[in-house]
Amino acid sequence: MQCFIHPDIKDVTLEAVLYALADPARRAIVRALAADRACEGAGLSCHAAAPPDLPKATVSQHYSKLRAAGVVRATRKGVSVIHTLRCDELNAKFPGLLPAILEAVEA
Amino acid sequence: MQCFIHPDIKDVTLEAVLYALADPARRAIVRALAADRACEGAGLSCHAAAPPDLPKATVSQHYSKLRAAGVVRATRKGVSVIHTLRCDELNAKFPGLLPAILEAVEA
DNA sequence: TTGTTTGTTCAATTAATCGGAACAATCGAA
DNA sequence: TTCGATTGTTCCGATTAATTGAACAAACAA
Repeated sequence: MQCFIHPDIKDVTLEAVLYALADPARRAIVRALAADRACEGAGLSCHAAAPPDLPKATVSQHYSKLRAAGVVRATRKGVSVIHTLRCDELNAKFPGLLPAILEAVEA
Repeated sequence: MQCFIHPDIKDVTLEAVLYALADPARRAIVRALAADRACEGAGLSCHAAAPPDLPKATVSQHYSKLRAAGVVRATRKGVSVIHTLRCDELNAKFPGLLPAILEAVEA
């Protein structure tokens, strides 16, 4: 099994989080994960949270950046990789940032 | 005189704002402009708000992106170009976003 | 073992960024 | 007006990053 590497919250930088969330595809993923969380979901597979029509290699790279930035956490569940938002940790480290971005009305 | 083009606040996108603020040099500029504003300053010249040691061409490009994203406004004052943060407009359109980023502790 | 599903990694193309050099705008002084 | 100094901008080549098809890997069921 391949282990996913997640940064400790103390090593998460505003830099990386903003870069990660600046991309519309990654923001769509994060929005889907936030919605899932609000519905008491237990996380979503890569495909489930990603915008359709994106090549899977691209989707995979986006998740990779989100994990490296400390925005999401991944665990393997069978053949799928389940991602969850690191919501509480992020909100403790960067108060108000995630809500401000998620609640913003996109163009 | 060269006129600077600034998007109407209604055309400012989260996309562009996040891309603009994802860069550390541009964030440093925005922090300097926010500090100037807090001290009732009337704006800062390009060089005054930019981190030192950056080539002026690079600094100019950063300001260009900040203007295009709708984050700052520019007016020429003699030989200088004075920039100010579009603070109130941004906060009305994306509530809490700018404060969350400005108040975040950088790595 | 074989086939299916879900993601990752590799490698090549494409796009964006950086920064030196030349150019432009403004102003003060001769 | 003309020259020089100051402050930014634009151009363009070089470096760097993002995208994605194709091959590979991991888990599971039959």
